[in-house]
Amino acid sequence: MKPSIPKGTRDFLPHEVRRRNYIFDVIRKHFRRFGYQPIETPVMENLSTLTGKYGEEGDKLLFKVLNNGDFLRKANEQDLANRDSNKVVSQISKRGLRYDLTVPFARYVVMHQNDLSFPFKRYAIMPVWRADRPQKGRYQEFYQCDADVVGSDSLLYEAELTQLLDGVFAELGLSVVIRLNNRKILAGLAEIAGLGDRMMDMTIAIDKLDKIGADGVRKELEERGANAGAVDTVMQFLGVTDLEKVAPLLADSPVGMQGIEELRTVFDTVRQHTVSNRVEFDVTLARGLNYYTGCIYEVAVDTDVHTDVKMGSIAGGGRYADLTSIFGMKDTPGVGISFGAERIYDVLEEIDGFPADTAQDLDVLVLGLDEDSLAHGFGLVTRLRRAGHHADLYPKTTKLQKMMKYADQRNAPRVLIIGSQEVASGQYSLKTMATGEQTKVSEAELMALLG
RNA sequence: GUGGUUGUAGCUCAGUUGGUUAGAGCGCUGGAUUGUGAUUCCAGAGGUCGCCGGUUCGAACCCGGUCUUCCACCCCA
Repeated sequence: MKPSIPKGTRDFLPHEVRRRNYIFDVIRKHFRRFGYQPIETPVMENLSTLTGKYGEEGDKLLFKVLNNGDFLRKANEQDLANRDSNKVVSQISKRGLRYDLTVPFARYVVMHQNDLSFPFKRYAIMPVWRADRPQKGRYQEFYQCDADVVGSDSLLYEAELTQLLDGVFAELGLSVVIRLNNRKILAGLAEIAGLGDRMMDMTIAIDKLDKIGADGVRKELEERGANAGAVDTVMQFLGVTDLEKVAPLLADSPVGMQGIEELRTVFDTVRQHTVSNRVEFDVTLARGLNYYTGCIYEVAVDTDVHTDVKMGSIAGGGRYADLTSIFGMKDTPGVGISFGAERIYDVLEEIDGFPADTAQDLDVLVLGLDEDSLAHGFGLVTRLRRAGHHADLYPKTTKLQKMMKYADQRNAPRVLIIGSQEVASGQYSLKTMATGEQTKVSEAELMALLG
């Protein structure tokens, strides 16, 4: 049979894994630096944990795991006869693959509340699965890198997470725009426009501003049932990029003003310390996940710096006042961010932004020209490895040309050649591949050279 | 989930209105070079033309289905 993998999934070659690990390592380093602790959760959750948490669209994108055994025998005959997929699913599938890391985290916090001290800060770098139709930068299996804190409503965490986003992208050498908004501002806007009960429709429409333009948003709002007055009210907000100019427009909305006040505090705190990237208020930022209640974040590549990069958001997050209550634990606000590792990878690749040393992880490759030299070489790599160096040995004697070619393909920066002369003298031939330069070194000199 | 798009050697791609034996570049293998890769020269291997079915004397090419890729919606990292 012809081998294949499911759509939207990928294999990774060694050099790709090294580059992915570089991204994970940078992110993990910053998570730890900010005091977040690692946790892990299963790839499968009970479907009851996942369904209903991501909106109607999200439920459709959940991967369901078939029950074991003769599951159809236990299913309701009427539902089967009616081909009612929705009803049958609940009878033949009780588990699903996780869709994100936040909801499983909320479940985790509730289950382990007595073992955790609050505020509890955790990070996780794990794959998630979505049955979305794949496109570029959009996969059915992808990694998320999340940092969340629960058990505090302090706005210092909003500021801290902004710094964390900034620090990671600064170290990755990627210029980004970190956009902030607050769901309360959107709620206030909906209230003032008389769309209080249709806030979701409104946010979906204005979120598309940069894609479909002001006229497009106007049309979309009308299609979603907003009257002319409401549309005009919403539209006058869209051109405003300054938080302080939005404030007077929301004066009649207590919730809106609360959102303004929160963002004001976050921006004031962030701006007291230097940041490397643009941090901006954006009233059109909406974000789909409907559990967000306060500040929301979205990070996009700064196309003024990296022109021609076309990529959606590469990180995002927000505050959720009450995600744990659906699992029976009240008054536990949380806030978190998520890095999209796959998209960051694609962008770094496009701008050629990976460091050179992700190309290889071997320090030296040892070649033996005859059986005695090969045995001698095995002893040498044993000592090199025990000294902590990444050393490898070509496993047999063959034409030197062939071994050199292998060294080239392995991206070995140095090659150590051992023949009878070298064994006799203890002076090995060390070739630097990049320059072609070759010198004689003793074992002690080699160790010193490798550091 | 809706509409469209793509698939030919390991990779990137040619392939005439349907016609005999499907090509190129790169890569790969061997040799020139029995102690030197990346550069040069010579030779060679490698293909169920995504898969299944149909039309036809004859299909890489036309038709249907399916899988996959990418794109636009939807939504999102």
